[in-house]
Amino acid sequence: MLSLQYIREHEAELRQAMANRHTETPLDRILELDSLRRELLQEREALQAQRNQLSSQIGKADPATRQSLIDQTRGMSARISELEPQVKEIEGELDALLLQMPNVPDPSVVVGANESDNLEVRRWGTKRQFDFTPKPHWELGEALGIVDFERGANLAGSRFEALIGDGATLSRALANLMLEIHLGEHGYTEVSPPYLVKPEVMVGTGQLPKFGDDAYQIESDELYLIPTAEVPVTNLHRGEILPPDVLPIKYVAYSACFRREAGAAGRDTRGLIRRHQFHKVEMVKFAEPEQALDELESMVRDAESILQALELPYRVMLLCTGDMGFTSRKTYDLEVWMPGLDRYVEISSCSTCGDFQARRADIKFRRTAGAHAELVHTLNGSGLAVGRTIAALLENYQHENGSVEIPEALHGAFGGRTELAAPRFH
RNA sequence: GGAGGAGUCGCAUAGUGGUCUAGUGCGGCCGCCUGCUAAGCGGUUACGGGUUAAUACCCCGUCCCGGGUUCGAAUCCCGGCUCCUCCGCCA
Repeated sequence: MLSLQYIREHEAELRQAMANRHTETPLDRILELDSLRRELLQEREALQAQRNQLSSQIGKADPATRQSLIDQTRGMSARISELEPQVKEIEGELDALLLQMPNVPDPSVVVGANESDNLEVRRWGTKRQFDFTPKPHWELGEALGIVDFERGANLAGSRFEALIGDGATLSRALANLMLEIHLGEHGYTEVSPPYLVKPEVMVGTGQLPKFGDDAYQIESDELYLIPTAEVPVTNLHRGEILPPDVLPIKYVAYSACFRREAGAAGRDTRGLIRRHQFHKVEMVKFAEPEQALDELESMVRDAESILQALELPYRVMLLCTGDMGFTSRKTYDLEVWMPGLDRYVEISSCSTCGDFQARRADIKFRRTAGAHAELVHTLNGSGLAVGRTIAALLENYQHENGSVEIPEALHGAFGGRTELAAPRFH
């Protein structure tokens, strides 16, 4: 969420930013309500000040003046309680509208309308040359019997799969490899968070109120299934003021993620690319404002190191203003090469949200003991999406006969085996 | 799920309708003093909003959250949340 003061003082700049995002926003109404609110506040607070003044005299007043004081304050209270619901209503509408305003892009972000204007920053690895037509991962996974789409759908409906045998092992081994690299080499602290969270937690990171349809909700308990570990981990410090010298804080969390994929009908209907449930290793950072952009760069490198460890070719994209997420100030996507699909597929998205989420979730820090509390900057990025990594491995490591090599970094997890095996029965 | 108890300034506590402008101790910060080290002295100590050039002054609000009673609520009433103890259930 943006601060009202910022909105008030940077109207022109903000209009440009929203135009760059290609988003309609309730900016006019917000400005209107803001000045109305301040008008009412001034009247109300003046009355409250008077009332407090007189009220404090009542206790020690003699009976005669006492009654006249009570009569005077009674009139003030009456007017105050007229103004109160008006202020409350305006603030209610204002808050609701503020929650609809997306973040302002960082000046370093390229202006563009959509995906096609994203900027390729760099590439890594060489695409393998195949002397046969590489198959898509779902064919490979199904043929091996390690990814079972049909039985998954029987259990939970479309877009749910069951991993069997080496498929399940691969998923676990990948998560473990990712965690070990981020913990051992990049200095993150591991978190295992709740998968169900309260609505206000979803508001904190920006999933609610605007994108409620995308999340699974447990109505009987007013809880939401997390669409990413970003939600519980960023909210881990909600309502806190972090002491000096602890930033940057770097967390990594492995979790299941749940998304309804409302509005995604017909897109990526086959395979492991777009699922209702998937696993992801997520990085979350809390940083001082001046550190945030540098921390974003290093987070992207941290995500890249996983693809490098697995020897998967990829490219790094800087998202343009029109393609960035609601909460983001600046976003890099990592896109892995999928030879079976013959295209690059997003496998990680790393963003700095500036103080946008911190304001919603009320997360602050002090630079030094006794200094004023300031909002932290929050960052998050996948490191990586496990399901999509499985898909990328299957496609990149396949042989013509449908067998699939295990990347060297994972040999240990498979007892030294170098090729994925079919389960005994499938 | 049932019964009971508790939530006050970073921490520990005091406060049970007006003198609370929330006291005290510890911690933190600033300064002084003592030529070292556990010391001593003085000051200071939150957040949001309004106003403002101001992160200065002033004003409003905040004693878990939300309602209510009252001229006036940390204090009384109602609802919720969280934690603790015991019982039940359970991986």
